[in-house]
Amino acid sequence: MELRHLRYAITVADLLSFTRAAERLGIAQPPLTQQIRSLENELGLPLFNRTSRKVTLTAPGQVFIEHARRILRDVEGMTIAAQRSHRGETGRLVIGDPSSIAFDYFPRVMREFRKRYPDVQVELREQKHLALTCVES
Amino acid sequence: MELRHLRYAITVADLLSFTRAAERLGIAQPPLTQQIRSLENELGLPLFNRTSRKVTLTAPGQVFIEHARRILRDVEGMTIAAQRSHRGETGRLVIGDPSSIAFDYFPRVMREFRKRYPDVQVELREQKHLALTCVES
DNA sequence: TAAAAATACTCCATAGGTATTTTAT
DNA sequence: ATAAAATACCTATGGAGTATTTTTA
Repeated sequence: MELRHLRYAITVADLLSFTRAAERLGIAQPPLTQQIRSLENELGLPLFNRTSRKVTLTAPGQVFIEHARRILRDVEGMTIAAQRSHRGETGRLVIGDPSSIAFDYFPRVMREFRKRYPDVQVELREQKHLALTCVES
Repeated sequence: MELRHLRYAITVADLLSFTRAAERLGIAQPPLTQQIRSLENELGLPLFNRTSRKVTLTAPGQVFIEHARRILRDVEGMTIAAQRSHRGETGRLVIGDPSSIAFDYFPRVMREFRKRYPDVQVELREQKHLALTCVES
């Protein structure tokens, strides 16, 4: 099973039509039919009832589609979370030399940093980490 | 992005080796490298640090892999849920003609059914659903 | 009989394989 | 010197297209 199968099945479920779903997906109708069928074969169950006049979801099809929608949202969330991490908007910042806090403008710098990167966990520690730590709420 | 990319990245993260991951996946090492690279290109970030002696996860790589593991579990859960529905182990049973409960063995049949299919929601209703309902806890 | 899905093919994009080179220890 | 990843190139599976038939409302 691939995400393609979930995307295709969801589109068919949204439009209740293979022809219109294929059009929205930018592919032809026969390959869509084929992909849905191979998905149904892999699952060992029918997702859709098709009678040439209307397409409906089967009971297991409804269960499948509900899960599939959430999974696609989670894939999107995963991508966004990884990209936020890459931009340094999440994660940890460990300041190993706390002498830097001796500078009198440190609190101001710190406050600005915490404002700009509220999801970065900041930690101050001296050698062998016995120092004070400052972890975001 | 396809589930293949998640499966491949997770295997590399588990073994911290492209060569061994490819072996476990039953493919050759170069196509594995290629799939990971195309995934990294799509995300716009590196998932792994590779120096020819050791492979490690980047920070966004760790975030990605944690999400990916959960997503693959959810895909498995989706399959199982759909198959349970197909076997009639979940869903709803509506008994439209409550005259059947007049049979004196009905309670025994009901009890046995509820025992065998504890996740099926049973509903008794007469015409225009004004009747007593009996929904599983 | 007129829509929409299913068949029966054909084609090609790309996943995967093979051979080799590069790199870091 | 060597083990592992990267590069270059080739192969072939299967995703997608086209043409047509089948179905049922």
